Amino acid sequence: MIVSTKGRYALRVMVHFAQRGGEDYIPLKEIAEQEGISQKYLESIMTTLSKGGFVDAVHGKGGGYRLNRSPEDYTVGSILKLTEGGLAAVSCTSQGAAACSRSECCQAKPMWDKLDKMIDDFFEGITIADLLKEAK
Amino acid sequence: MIVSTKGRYALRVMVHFAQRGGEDYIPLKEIAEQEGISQKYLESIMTTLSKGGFVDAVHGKGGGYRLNRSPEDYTVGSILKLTEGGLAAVSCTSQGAAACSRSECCQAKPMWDKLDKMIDDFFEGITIADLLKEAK
DNA sequence: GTATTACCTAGTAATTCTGTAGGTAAGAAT
DNA sequence: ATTCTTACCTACAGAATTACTAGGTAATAC
Repeated sequence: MIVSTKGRYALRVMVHFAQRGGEDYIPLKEIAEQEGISQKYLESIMTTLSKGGFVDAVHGKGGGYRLNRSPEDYTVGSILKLTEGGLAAVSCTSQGAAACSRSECCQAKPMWDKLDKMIDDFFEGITIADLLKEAK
Repeated sequence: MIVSTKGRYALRVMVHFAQRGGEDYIPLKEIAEQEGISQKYLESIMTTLSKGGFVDAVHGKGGGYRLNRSPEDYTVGSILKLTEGGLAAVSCTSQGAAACSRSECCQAKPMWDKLDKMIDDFFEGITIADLLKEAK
């Protein structure tokens, strides 16, 4: 599995924001209810998105979250990399992983590298605006 | 992570067989030692490959495993699908997974489907013979 | 029959995933 | 100033998966 619920929820929430449009801040509680995601779990995801600079957040009444760019300026890749902590298809190629002792002579390494690049290009080529267009 | 050690070990072993060539059966113990893989763990992988019809196996002295086709007739995809039990990038698209309640209206579904197809095409387009050529 | 090999069932330690629980801090309304 | 609403933070926990290990059984060669 390359994309867990965390990343998928993050995408759904971003699409949700984009779909509603507007400048208003939307409280987490409302999003959790409408998307059917556990409020507490969503909290951690929203904090990640906020810290990553993908959404603006304000406290207090009338507060909540909102996008700080237009939907076409968010690539799916950037969101997944933030929330999933990377997109490597095998541990060999993921950042921070202990370097494989066989990487020097590994016959599969070029294949993994190529796959990683392909997946990265794929996700970087899709934006939240593109996902919106898929809506019925 | 889309490919675990199980699948990666399986690939390594298949390349190992291809590299040695020949008609001789090679005992599991020997492969485990040379590849630095736990003998017991490799056992379960070899049994999978054997049951899947990817290798021939014979018991007793002089026995072991060997390929039953030429390296260019094994795609990486077929080996990974067997040992990993599929290659779906998200649970939404994997066989046997509980159908997502939102699949009807999921705006990301077409993206996941496209990704799955891309990954499948990628792995089905590479054979063990191709990996061998990468060798130094 | 004995040594050698593959095959089978079950368990287990470590890690990751998917959340929960409970509190703290910031800002708005009163 | 107090209260209400919201985001933010730390820590834990149950479930699932991964990566192995243990110990035996069956087939084949000698």
